[in-house]
Amino acid sequence: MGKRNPEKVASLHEKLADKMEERGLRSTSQRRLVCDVFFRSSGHHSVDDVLALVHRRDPKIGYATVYRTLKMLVESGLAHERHFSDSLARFEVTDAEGHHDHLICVSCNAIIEFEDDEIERLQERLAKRHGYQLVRHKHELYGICLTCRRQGVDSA
Amino acid sequence: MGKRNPEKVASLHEKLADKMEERGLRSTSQRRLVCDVFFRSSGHHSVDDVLALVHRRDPKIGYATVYRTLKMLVESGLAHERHFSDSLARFEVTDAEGHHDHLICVSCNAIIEFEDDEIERLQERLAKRHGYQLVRHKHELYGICLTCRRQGVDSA
DNA sequence: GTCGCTGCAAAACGTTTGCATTTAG
DNA sequence: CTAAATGCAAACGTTTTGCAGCGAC
Repeated sequence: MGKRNPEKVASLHEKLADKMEERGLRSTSQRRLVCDVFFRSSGHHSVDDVLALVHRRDPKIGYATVYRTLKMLVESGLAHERHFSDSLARFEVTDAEGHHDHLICVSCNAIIEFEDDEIERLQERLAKRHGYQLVRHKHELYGICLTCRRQGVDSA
Repeated sequence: MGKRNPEKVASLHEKLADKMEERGLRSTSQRRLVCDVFFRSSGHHSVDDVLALVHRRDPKIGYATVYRTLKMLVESGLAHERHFSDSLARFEVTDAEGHHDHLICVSCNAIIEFEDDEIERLQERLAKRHGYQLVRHKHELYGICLTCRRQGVDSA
């Protein structure tokens, strides 16, 4: 959960303002706060993660508002919703440079993002071969990271 | 949801009997029925799907039994649990020939299973390159199938 | 002033569990 | 006889929703 650089955060707020105007949505203090918290920290956050950060600045904000705001960000294309092996949704800021997939440590939950053009190409080919026009895909690799392996976590 | 051929069904029942004996589990009429229904029809079934089929032969069987039985099949290695884009779990009979991934039509939910050695190889390479020892992966391609495309379903 | 947004609490959803009862071994 | 499995209903964790009041525009 690193921090995103301030220029990028500002640009995300701008992009959001545009999108919200387009869609006729109102800019409330709660939305501004939730989005700011979310934009500032990189990584894959659950609703609870975001709510906890939000509560440090305003403890009165409710669950539902965070859910609704993150959903709005997804609809506006500024966030992606992910479902890894745990049962809850995680959100990440949409990467302007485009799509990526995930390599997840089953032991410590560290997440590495990857992009592999060759795999993407093979996916396209495979879909086409079966008559499918590819819309999106989910590619998650679960493994044990080097650190965990060194600490003697075994794959059982 | 096709049907599986009778010899294969019989062989699944045998394999299950072995596994259950190994684990000291009891063969009840409910378990036999749930497993028989599940083994007979190929495809990716939700708990409700299975329960509906089961109820045609015995309406007294409860939700919990089906959940517990499918879970037992997963633990015994005879079934796999999948989570596609809808929120519920789907189960399929474990394919003796080994692992496969899925190509899913976002319009009609048709599912094609695929296996691509080259993609598998690239995944391994990618994980290794990041210091991960691969344990498992999830690879789902969502697209529009030929039939739906011909019927004018567009990708929007 | 209107209509969208908030916060709360309640409902919904798929899944799991506690428990009294039944049943396999 | 005993321990495991069943069926019910209630609990669970996450997400969504209804609604009265509040606040952006």
